[in-house]
Amino acid sequence: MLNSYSATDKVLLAVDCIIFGFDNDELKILLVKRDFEPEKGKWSLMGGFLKKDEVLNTAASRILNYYTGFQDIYMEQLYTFSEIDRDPVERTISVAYYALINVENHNEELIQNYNAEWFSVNDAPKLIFDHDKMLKHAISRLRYRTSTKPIGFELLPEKFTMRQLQKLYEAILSKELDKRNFISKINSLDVLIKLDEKDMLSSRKGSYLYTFDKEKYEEKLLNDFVLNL
Amino acid sequence: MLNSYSATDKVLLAVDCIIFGFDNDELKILLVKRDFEPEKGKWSLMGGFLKKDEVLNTAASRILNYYTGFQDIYMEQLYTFSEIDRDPVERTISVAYYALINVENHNEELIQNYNAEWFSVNDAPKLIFDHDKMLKHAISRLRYRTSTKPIGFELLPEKFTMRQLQKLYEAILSKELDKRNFISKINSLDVLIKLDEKDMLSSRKGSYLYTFDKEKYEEKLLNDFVLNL
DNA sequence: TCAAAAGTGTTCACCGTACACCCATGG
DNA sequence: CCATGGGTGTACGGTGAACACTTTTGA
Repeated sequence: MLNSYSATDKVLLAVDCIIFGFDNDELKILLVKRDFEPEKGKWSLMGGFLKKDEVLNTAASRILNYYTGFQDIYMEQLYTFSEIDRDPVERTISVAYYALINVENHNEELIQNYNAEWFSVNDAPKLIFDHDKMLKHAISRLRYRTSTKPIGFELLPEKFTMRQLQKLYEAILSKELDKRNFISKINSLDVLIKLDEKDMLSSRKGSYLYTFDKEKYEEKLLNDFVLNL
Repeated sequence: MLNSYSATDKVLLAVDCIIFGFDNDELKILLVKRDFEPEKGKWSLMGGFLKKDEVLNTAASRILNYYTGFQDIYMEQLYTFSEIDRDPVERTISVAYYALINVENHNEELIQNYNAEWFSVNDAPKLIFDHDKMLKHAISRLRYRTSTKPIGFELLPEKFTMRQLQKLYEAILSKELDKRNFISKINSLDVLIKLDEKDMLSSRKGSYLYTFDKEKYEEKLLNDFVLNL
């Protein structure tokens, strides 16, 4: 019988997190060096097991918090991976989540404690198990999200320049964008506030700083749209 | 320790399938009346439990086959649901899949054996547990898929009229489309073959039948595109 | 004064959309 | 001959994409 509650095989359920950050004009991911077998010493996504009486979203947040100290992070469930031998020790099903965090205010000590390190997505080491597959999935989801929702709030510092925002989009999409077209498209979204302040670090002339209009931003997050870039 | 393999709670992992069909100009879903407790007699998605040594995709196919006799069906993983009390009997995590099938050649006896029935998505009964939520998810995924991939091959009979295809899109998107614009957009996809045959049932004049060009169709499935309807 | 990044508009091609009339046939 | 659904084309507006020069200022 297909539906009987008895005599069914329970499984181990893991949660793995792909953590994206943006720094130095590059899209990065946070990886940990495993300090236990199997695959000890290899790079891996941050993961853990789902607890009894815990919801997946909560597990993902807990794991993220455990490694980075972050709380209230944008996370989204990606996909559930179930290949038989994905984990050589024991049959484990893994639900992958991805998170977007602002690299600027991360907890550096905490990250170092866990042998964690930021890698450029273009230059990441080979990961254990099927984590490479998860990463690929996450990148394509992030790209998709870019074309249907505004993005940036989660990955950029409070104040940022247009150029930084453009570089972020370029990093996510892996392609160069035209400055003028980019600005007019972003402006048409109507989620930015231009400040009177300038950032003087990147050029002699200085460039205006912007913030996200949190309310408008969240509103746009609810309704899908299409942004062709 | 977050990563220890020992002392971890294993869970029951279910698979639930949202099965879409298209019939009588309506988008339908296949539901079963539960013949066991809890919620015996209520309508439910088709589900079952993941077996040890079985991949999720396989489990989804197995469940679909068990109820409908279908094989080689288009299926896609949707999302994993993990609310603590979603199943009142025992903590169960459920991975939802959706499938697209051609109603014409379904196995009617098999379906009747399991108290299964087709319902219009607009007129479906209340479902057990969180199955309504799953259904909503599936519909929005199907809509999204419609705008990035060709669709129809899976849901329509071998030969069909333009009007049928249009009705399918209208049913999925819940909005009316302009005949002329629809045809030119579909033609621009370049996946249809116009046959010399006409369907004489729907009108006196008769309307041309089409088939999908399987090769081109599959090719388009690989590369995303955007189809604004 | 010059190097380096910031800022700013216009034109063109294409596509999405709205829209209306004739055609073929069976009854 | 007429009612019913089938089939077809055009015009307009909006948007994505390409493109280059001026401004500011610290060194």
